[in-house]
Amino acid sequence: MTQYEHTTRLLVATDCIIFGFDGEEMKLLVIKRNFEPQKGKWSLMGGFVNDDEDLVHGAERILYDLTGLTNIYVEQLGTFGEVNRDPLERTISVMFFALINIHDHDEAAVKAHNAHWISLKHKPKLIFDHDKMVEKALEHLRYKAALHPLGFELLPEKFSIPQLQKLYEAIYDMKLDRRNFSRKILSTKLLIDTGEKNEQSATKKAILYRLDKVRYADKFHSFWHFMPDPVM
Amino acid sequence: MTQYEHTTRLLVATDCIIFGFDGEEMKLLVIKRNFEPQKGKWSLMGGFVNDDEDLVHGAERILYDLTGLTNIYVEQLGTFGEVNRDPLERTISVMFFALINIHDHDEAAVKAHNAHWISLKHKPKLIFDHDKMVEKALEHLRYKAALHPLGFELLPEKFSIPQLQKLYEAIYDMKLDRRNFSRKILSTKLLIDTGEKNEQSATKKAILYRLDKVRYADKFHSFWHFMPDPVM
DNA sequence: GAAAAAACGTGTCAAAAAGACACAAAAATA
DNA sequence: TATTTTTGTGTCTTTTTGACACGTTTTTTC
Repeated sequence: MTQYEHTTRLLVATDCIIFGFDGEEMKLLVIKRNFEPQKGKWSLMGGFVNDDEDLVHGAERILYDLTGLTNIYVEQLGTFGEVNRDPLERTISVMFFALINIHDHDEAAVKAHNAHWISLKHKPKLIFDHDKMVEKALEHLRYKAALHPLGFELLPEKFSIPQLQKLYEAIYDMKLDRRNFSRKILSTKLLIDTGEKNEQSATKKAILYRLDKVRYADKFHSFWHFMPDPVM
Repeated sequence: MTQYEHTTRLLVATDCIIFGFDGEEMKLLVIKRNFEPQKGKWSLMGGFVNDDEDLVHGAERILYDLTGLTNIYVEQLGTFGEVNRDPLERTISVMFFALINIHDHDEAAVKAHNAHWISLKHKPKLIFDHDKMVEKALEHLRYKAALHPLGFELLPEKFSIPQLQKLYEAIYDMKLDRRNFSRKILSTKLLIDTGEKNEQSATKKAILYRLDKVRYADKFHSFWHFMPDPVM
């Protein structure tokens, strides 16, 4: 245990960028800090990495505490480690990107953490370099969702093609052609017609589909190519 | 400076996955350790992060020490942090992915570090989780090079289309159709005819091109779509 | 030297995919 | 019943892809 004796040890944190979709726009789950430093400011949900805990488990623990959910879609997004990113002490932070179905989370747990879903379009300034983290996560979402069938993680179990289209329009902040979108989605054969219709609609009720999970797992890593190039 | 007093601090390392291309196959730059722990074993080039040094600067310092090169293509690949990945003490490692023109590096510096270019196809076992790091880096290379004009980083200033094709065939370990490849590459308009020919060739001398760097910078983040789906 | 062999550059054609656009059906509302 | 909104599906044209052929340049071989 003495080999690395003269080497500096650093604080290692985890910060989670948690996206949701409310049917109209993209949302981000942030907390209003009721502890120091930066009490009262907006921040991503995070915490320090325990000595006996893998990085991803730390992130999953944080996500569970905040939303009451397990089996969340989580991906590591890399690490921010600029010397002065935390003014108190050198801290490096491993970012985790999470997508959740916004209607599934535990509202009590969210409240208990003083957390809120905020619109990405009207996001307040966050502490430290958390704005850069959100920017990076959004880029990642746009990149990956253009190529992989990732969006389903943000939708309920049963969803319609128009709902899916609205999600993609929110992610990319652009309008898509209904007919071409539908054709592309259906050509992936990832959707299974549930036989049900979206009863909430005020006009023609759209067909509700569910994801073909077997085919989804098979196809997840092959490319999808159904969005125009996100120029970043 | 006392806010985070009771929090555990961890060893933070940087490991570099450095790829090169010798005209025939993909190479990886590794060191044969002449220091403990794991003396005599093969390893990625790495080091601990200094207290006053940004992560990427640490990686660039390591790359410069080892190859004598600056202005290398470097990307952070994420962080490995399993509790027991280093048997001596909990250490998290930030991975950096680097692409270099193999003919440019400083051979003396490489020798001084007891480093060697090894063929990816006949890679020996590396220490700790470095094999997983290489696997991750190779996946990243395959993923990214299918979509972005990244391969040029591995070639000399002037190169022919057949050379570029050989590079892509090495990356994906597959054969490509000469004529379709050429058409796709030329359609990107990223190549400028230098007017020179590849004098080294034993048969018909291929046209040497150079990269249109302005257009390259412009187009780097748009998609390329010219490899078949790398199923990963 | 002429012929053969190897590698290179460019072209054609059919199939597939993408983009632009039209029309009909379902459900609430006026 | 007519109107409005939203949904499902289809057609046509253009672009891109994949499969393949031919002629050219250069070295090697006889």
